[in-house]
Amino acid sequence: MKNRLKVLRAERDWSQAELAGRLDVSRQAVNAIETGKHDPSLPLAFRIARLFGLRIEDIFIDDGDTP
Amino acid sequence: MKNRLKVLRAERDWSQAELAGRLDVSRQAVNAIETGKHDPSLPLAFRIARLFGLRIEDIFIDDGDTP
DNA sequence: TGACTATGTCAAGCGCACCTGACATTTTGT
DNA sequence: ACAAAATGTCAGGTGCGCTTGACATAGTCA
Repeated sequence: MKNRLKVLRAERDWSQAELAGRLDVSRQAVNAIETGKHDPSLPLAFRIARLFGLRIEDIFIDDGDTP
Repeated sequence: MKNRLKVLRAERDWSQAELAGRLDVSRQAVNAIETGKHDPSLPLAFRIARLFGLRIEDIFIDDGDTP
């Protein structure tokens, strides 16, 4: 599962800490998602999509590596 | 987080077991999601959306009870 | 009536999502 | 060059998503 978080964050010139604050999660959680260490929960994915005004499918790319 | 799984399943006349098979998860996992006991992971949400040919936002409704 | 299907639910266990706190490294700005 | 900010990462802990296996209940059908 890839994602465009880093780009969307850069477009707004936000730090990982600032994004974390807006999403109400820890900075480490944002970092782990950006660096592909784990996928967000569905509720967090909804918060992310709402924050950026996009659909979940426009931010997260299911690479289907879950056979 | 509410969802329309039960309706979508009924439209296709699938049992929970059959849906579980198509999603490659356990029947109990499908039941727990339908009955609101827990939310699916993001990868599973993608599989569900792809199976029904819909967007995640068209199946799962974020009621924002995660402040 | 008795077999079969569908649904709901419980228990125990595993792995991941997320947490706090801490530290090292890289980048930025004066 | 130096300080501050940003990023990456580790350790230890909590809770949830999902598993297998089992059982109870209700509905359908020969």
